[in-house]
Amino acid sequence: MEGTGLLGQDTEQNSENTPRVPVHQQVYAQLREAVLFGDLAPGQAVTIQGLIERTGAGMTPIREAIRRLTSEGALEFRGNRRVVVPLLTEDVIDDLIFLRESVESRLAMQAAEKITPSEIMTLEGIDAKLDEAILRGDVAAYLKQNYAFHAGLYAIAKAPILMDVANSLWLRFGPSMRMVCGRMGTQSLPDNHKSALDALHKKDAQAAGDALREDVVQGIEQIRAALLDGSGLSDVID
Amino acid sequence: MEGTGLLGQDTEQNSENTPRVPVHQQVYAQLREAVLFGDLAPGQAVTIQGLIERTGAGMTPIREAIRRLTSEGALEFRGNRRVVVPLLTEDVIDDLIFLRESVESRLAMQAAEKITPSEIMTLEGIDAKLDEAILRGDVAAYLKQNYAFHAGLYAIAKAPILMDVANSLWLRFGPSMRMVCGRMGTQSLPDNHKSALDALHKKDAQAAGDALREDVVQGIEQIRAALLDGSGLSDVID
DNA sequence: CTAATCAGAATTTGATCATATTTTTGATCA
DNA sequence: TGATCAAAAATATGATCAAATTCTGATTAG
Repeated sequence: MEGTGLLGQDTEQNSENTPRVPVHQQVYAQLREAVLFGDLAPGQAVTIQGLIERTGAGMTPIREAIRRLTSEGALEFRGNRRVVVPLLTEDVIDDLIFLRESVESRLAMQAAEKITPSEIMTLEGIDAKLDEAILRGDVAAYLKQNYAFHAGLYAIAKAPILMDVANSLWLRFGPSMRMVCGRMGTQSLPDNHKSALDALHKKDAQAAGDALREDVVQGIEQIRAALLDGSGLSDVID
Repeated sequence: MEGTGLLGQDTEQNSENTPRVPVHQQVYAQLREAVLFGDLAPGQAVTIQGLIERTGAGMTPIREAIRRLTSEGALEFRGNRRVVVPLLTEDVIDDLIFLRESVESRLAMQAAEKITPSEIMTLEGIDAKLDEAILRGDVAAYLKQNYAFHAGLYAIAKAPILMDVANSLWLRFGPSMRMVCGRMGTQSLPDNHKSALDALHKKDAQAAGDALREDVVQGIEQIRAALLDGSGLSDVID
């Protein structure tokens, strides 16, 4: 609960190279990660004032970041002036399964056609860390590495709109993913990355697409099961 | 070129019902329409200062609106803090075709299962106006009614995420659609809505999905053809 | 006599704007 | 042609106003 200074403050004047990142982007990135990796629970309220205190930033950049995240589905306008992390419902999950199946498999197929040996090695490195995280039962690391693997594929596929959509979908189920992990541990989570890597080695687009489709469906079905099962979500802040 | 007051200003105090719409939402809606219906050409620069003059609004709400549109793919961050209406490129079009095919057909199928007779009548009304617009060669009306038809289907399908994605896709090809119409007129534009309405009457989900898929593919192929053909886009502001 | 509900006050939160600071661009001069 | 300065544009802050929720207290019903 560090109260202030979550932003990387460059007190020094950055004499030479100035890769200056605007505050609103910093806030955006920070909030995005918080949603993506479940630091904000579904149902949790997000207030401008609260973020001002948490980040130490001014009002305008925070406003911009919230608008962006809202557009991307990471946050939800709940009626009057309350912004919350959305809770997944039954019908929304159907949408998610359909879209992620389509989009992820397509991205994997395109990536398979374009991938280079060094890129495969990078992905294998990520997957190794992912295995490690599963063994340790480290939920946070699992979520991060799992996302890194998929995001890596997106970058290779070079399909900008598909990538945007895929990233938006991650933001939608990220918070729930965290909840599921918290309950079930990392053991039962999907990892079809081995077969995906196999297919990428062989540049077999069809197989790569199938592997990712499998991975995605398993992941979301976990969430659905958890939602149906523990309907008495005691986690939800009210 | 009315310089000021593009916003609907409620000078009166709204005594009874107060559906007060925040300025940033008004600006957002206004800009969105401008992109969607081609009032802003691809390549056209969008500046904050310019919008302040155009709309008469303050800086903060405009900022928020721009961020939102940027997230949705309607606007693009072009390096040095310059925001422009994006130009469609070859690879982006492939993404668009794939996604619109998937999403629109799926939405049509879901709509077919849930649609009511009165909703069918509403859609038929829209389609009639669309036919009229095509006959008149009224490009602006064609674009508006065509979008209204699709958006109507989205609302009926009740699939929130799919709808969001579909709307985001519209924003991406809206400006180019306008360009195509400007060159080719409305005659050659697709209208598979008749067969879609047929299918909806029969509640034949498969047929409805196929009709919409057809419609979508035809529309985007037009754009691709126009892009390849008139590669010397003299319209583009640079 | 206790508990519940409703009205009004107070605090909290959001929206908008005006202003200061930084950065980029372009224009002039050497 | 290149460098320095000036103007314009964008980023970021804080102040101010408006709205909403919450809290408190009183009145009434059981």
